[in-house]
Amino acid sequence: MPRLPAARGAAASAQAQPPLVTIEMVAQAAGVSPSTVSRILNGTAVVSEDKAKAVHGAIERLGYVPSPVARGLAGGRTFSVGAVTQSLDSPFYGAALRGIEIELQQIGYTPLFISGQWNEIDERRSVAVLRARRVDGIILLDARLSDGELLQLAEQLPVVATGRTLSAPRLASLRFDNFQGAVEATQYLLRLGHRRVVFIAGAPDHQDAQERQRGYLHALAVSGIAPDEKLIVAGDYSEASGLRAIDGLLRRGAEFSAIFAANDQMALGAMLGLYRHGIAIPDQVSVVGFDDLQAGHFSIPPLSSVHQPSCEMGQIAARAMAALLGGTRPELQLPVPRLIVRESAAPCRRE
Amino acid sequence: MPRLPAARGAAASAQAQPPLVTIEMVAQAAGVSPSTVSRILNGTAVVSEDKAKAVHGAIERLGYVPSPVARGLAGGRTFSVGAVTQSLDSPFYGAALRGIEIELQQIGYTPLFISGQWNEIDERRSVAVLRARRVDGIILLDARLSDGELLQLAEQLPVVATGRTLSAPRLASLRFDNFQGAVEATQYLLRLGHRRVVFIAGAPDHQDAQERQRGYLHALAVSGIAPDEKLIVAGDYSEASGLRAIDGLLRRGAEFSAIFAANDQMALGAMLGLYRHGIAIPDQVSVVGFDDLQAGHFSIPPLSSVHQPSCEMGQIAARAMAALLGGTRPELQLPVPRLIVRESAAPCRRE
DNA sequence: CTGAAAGCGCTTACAG
DNA sequence: CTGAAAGCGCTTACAG
Repeated sequence: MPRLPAARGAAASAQAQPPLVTIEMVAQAAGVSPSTVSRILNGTAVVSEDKAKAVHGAIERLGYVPSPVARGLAGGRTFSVGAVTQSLDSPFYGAALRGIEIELQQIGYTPLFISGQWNEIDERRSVAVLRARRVDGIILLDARLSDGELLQLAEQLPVVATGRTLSAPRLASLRFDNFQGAVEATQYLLRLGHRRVVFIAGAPDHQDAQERQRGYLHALAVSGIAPDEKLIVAGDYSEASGLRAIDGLLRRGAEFSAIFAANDQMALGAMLGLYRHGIAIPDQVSVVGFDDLQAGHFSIPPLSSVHQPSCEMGQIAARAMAALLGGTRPELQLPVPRLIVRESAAPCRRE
Repeated sequence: MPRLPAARGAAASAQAQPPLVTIEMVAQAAGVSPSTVSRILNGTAVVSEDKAKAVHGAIERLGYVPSPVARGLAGGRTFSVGAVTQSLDSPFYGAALRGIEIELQQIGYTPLFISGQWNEIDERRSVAVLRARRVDGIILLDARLSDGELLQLAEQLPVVATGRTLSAPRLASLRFDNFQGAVEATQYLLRLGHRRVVFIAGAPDHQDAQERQRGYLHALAVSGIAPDEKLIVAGDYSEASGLRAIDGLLRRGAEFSAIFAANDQMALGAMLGLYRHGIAIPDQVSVVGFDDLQAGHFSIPPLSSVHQPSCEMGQIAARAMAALLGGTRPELQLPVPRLIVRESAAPCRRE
C-alpha cells in the first residue's frame, strides 16, 4: 500500500510547513503531464502555444513556486551560489556582499553567505559547508586558501576569487590594482610638496597590503626620494594599530609632514593619535587612506582616500559566476583606482 | 530498464559536481541498511553498539557527508534558517549577522542571509525566497512588516523578530530597551549641567527612533525641564542628516550646549557640522550618540554612546530560534542599555 | 511536441 | 533492534 499523504502530513505537522503546491497539481490543473510543466518552466523544449498558456495560467492560479530543494536533488543544480567573505561585519566587505546579492538575484540565484574570519581553517570549513549544501558555484572574497587549493576546488565546481590573479577553465579571478592606487595616493602627497611621507603598512600576510607598500615605494622612487625606513611603520589594518603607529613615530621623534595609511581604518586611528598629540590635520600633518570607507566620509576632517568599488567588485564577481555557470568565460573589466580628495591633506608648509 | 548511472553522470558532467558518497554506500560498507545509517545519524532510534561503530567507521573512511538537499526533500527539514536583515552593508547589522552565524553553526544549521532594504516590498520578497528555499525558520531583524503579517508567517513556521514585542506559539520577539537607553544618555548630559540639549531624531517611521525620542523627553521631564521644540530636529539616521541638523540649528540661531543624536551616524555627522562651524567638541558643545558603532570609537573625539549589543542580539535571536525549532518556548534575557562614556561630552560651561 | 517512468539521496511509517 | 519499501518534488533520458 502506498504511503498515504496523511502519514507525511502528520510528520510535517510537527514543523507545520505550509501545504505545498506541487508540479503535479499544476500539471493536473493544466491538463498536461508534469514533464511538460517542468519543460515549460525550464525552457528545456519547445512546447505548443496553448499548452504553455494553460500551464502558466495554472501556475498563476495555484500560486505554484518550484521547490529549489527538489530541483536540486533531481537536476543536480540548486540555483544557489556560496559566497565566502572574511567577515560579515566588516565595513569593507558588506558592500561587496550586497553587490553579489543584487546580481545573483537577477539571475534567479540565491547567495549563501558565510564567513572565513581571515583564516584558512574557517575558510576551509565554510567551503565544506557550501559544498555539502550543493551550491552550484563558490565566490571567495580575498581567500586565504592557497592558489593550489583554489585550483583544486575549481575542478569540482565554478569558482571566482577576488584578490587573486589566477586562471583555470572554471576559475575566474579579479584583483583590484592596489599598487596603482597606492602610487596615486603617494604621488598626490608628493605633489602637495611633502617629502617626508610616513607609510603605515597593513598586515604583512595580506597580499594587498604588500602591493600598497610597493606602490608607495615606487612613487617615492619615481620622484627620486630615497625611502626612509624610520617612516615605514608596521600596522595590522586596525584603527588601534594606526593610533599606535603615531605614538611610536612621535616617541622616536620622527619627522614627517604627511601620512599614507594602507587602509582607512589605520588612517582614522592615526588621525586620533595626531589629535591626542595636538597636531592639526591637515595644517600640520596631511593624511591619506585607502578603501574610501563610509567612516572616512564624515571623519574630522573628511579623509582623502583611494576608492575601492566594493559593491561593484561584488557585482562583477557575481556576473563572472553567472558566466561560468552558463559555460562561458567571463570578461572581467575592473574599475581603475581613483583617489577621492577630501580635506585631510594640504600643501606642505615645512622646510 | 532502470536509468543507468551513466545517464546522470553525463548530465552532471556539465556541472562536474564531485562524485558523491551516498548513504547507500556507507550502508553497504558497514553491512547494514540505509535506514539504519539514517537512524544512527539522526539519533532516531536505539541501535546496537557494534552496528553503530561499524557505521561510524564507514562514514569516516568514505568521508560521507549527508546531503542537506536530500534530507530537506525527504524529511521536510532543511537545517537552514533564513535571516532577513535590513542591510548587508550596515555598520550596525553586520555584527548581528555574525552572532546569528556563530550560534546557528553550533547547532548544525546554516543561515541564509538576505536583505530587506528597509521596505516591505523587498522584505516580503525575501521572506518568499526563504520560504521557497524551505528554511526551517526565519529570523527577522527590525522587520518592516506589520505585526499581523509576522503573526501570520509564524503560523507557517517558527519566527523570531527583533525590535518587536509580539508573542505567539511559534513566534519569539526581542526588543532592545531604546527608551531606557535614551533616558540614560539624556540624563548623563543633564548631570553634566546641560540644560539646552538638542535632540536629533531618527527616521519617524522607525519604532526605535520614536522610543529614543520618548526617552529623551522623559529624562527632560524628570528633571523638570520643559522641552523646547526648536531643539528637536528631524533626521533620518544618516550622517548627512546629522550634518544638516547642525546647519539648520545654527542658521536659526538656536542656543544649545549639548546634543543627543538618536544614532551614532547622525552624531558623527553633527560633529562634522560643528567642526565646520569652528565649534569645539566637547569644550563648546557636548555630543552623545546611540548604537556604539565602531566608527565612533576612533572619531575625533571618541564618541560617548549607548551601547547596543548587536552581536549578542543576533546570538540571542538564533538561540531563540533553536528553542523554537526544538519545540520549546525560548527564554529571552536581553542585555540592558549601557552608556559608554568616552570623550565627546563635558560639563556645561555656559550660563 | 509530449507522457510514463526512473531516479536524485534521503527519511520514516510498517512490519517483522 | 532493523530492513524493505514508499515517498519527498522535481528532472530527464527514452520512446513514441
